[in-house]
Amino acid sequence: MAEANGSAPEWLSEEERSLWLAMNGVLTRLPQALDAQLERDGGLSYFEYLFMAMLSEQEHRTLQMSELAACTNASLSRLSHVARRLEARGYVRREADATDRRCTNAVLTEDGLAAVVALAPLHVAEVRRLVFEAISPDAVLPMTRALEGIMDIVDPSGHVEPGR
Amino acid sequence: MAEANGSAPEWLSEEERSLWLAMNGVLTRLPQALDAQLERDGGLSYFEYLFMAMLSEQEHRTLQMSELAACTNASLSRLSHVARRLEARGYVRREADATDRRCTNAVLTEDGLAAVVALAPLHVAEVRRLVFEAISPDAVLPMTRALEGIMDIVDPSGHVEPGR
DNA sequence: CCCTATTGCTTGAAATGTCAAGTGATACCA
DNA sequence: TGGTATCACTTGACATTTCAAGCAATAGGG
Repeated sequence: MAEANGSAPEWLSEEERSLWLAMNGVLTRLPQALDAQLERDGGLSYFEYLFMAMLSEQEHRTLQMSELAACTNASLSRLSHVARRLEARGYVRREADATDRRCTNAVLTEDGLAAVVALAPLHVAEVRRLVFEAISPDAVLPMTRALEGIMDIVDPSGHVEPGR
Repeated sequence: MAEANGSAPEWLSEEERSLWLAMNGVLTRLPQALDAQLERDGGLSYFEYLFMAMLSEQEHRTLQMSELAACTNASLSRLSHVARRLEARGYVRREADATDRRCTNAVLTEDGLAAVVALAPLHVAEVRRLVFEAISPDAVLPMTRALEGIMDIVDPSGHVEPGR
């Protein structure tokens, strides 16, 4: 149906199946755990935090919506809704770009920055506790390569880290 | 605040940061990619497929809702909504357990089984293409250990594979 | 220049997931 | 045996995400 029978077997091997099950668990449970901590300590979802954290790393705490979409792996639509909510809370401001008025820039306000600064250490601690605690130092590099390899196939247009 | 300054540094190392970024990407993009294939080829979401696939592996294509919740990493509430939708499509049937009438058993119908059987090879091929293509054989075991380690911390009550 | 196409984003409606409360059924203890 | 507690879900309201249109600004021909 979908594959020839030589190079790719029909089902997964025992080891692959274990990996796949564990991956499934992480895929659904890890985001929930991160959400829970940020919600508890700062009243933000993980995605809202990520949105603001990305802005906080920029020179002028500013990014174009589409750049933000690229580095948070989100759709423009989702971003737009979240931006509206964060704007209502005073954490973010949006302004039309001066040189191309189609573009919208999202800017982190003082309040927004304060929220990120307060939350960041707690968040990092949680990431450490949940993720890096479980990964031995010499497994970090192979695992990074594997995950980046997955991203290359899932989204061939490529990872974007926001430029400074 | 959350940590002493000796054993756990405040921020992530360069390597850790790369891993974390890649992980973020996978966490949001991989489920979308799996959804897309299953939606396209069978009109099912990944979660709906998982729901039915778990049932299809059981002796009588039957599992109690709470067992299903454990092995799909979902809340009972979410499961209940999905079960209702799948029931409406004729893929699943629910019946009260004979010995403990609090419990509900979900049963995969003939139609449901047919859908899973039709979709499974395509799904496996996609998992192979997206995931295992990127993981070298000798990275499988360390990666499995890492992901299971994450699960142990995120959800200490533990992974459940449905018993045969 | 003008006219169409494309880009970059926003919006509202529909689908989906989460949370809190509710409903029977069973267990436990006096 | 009666009364409460707990369990195993289900339900409905709410929040979020996605999807399909829509809109204004710019780019690119002719």
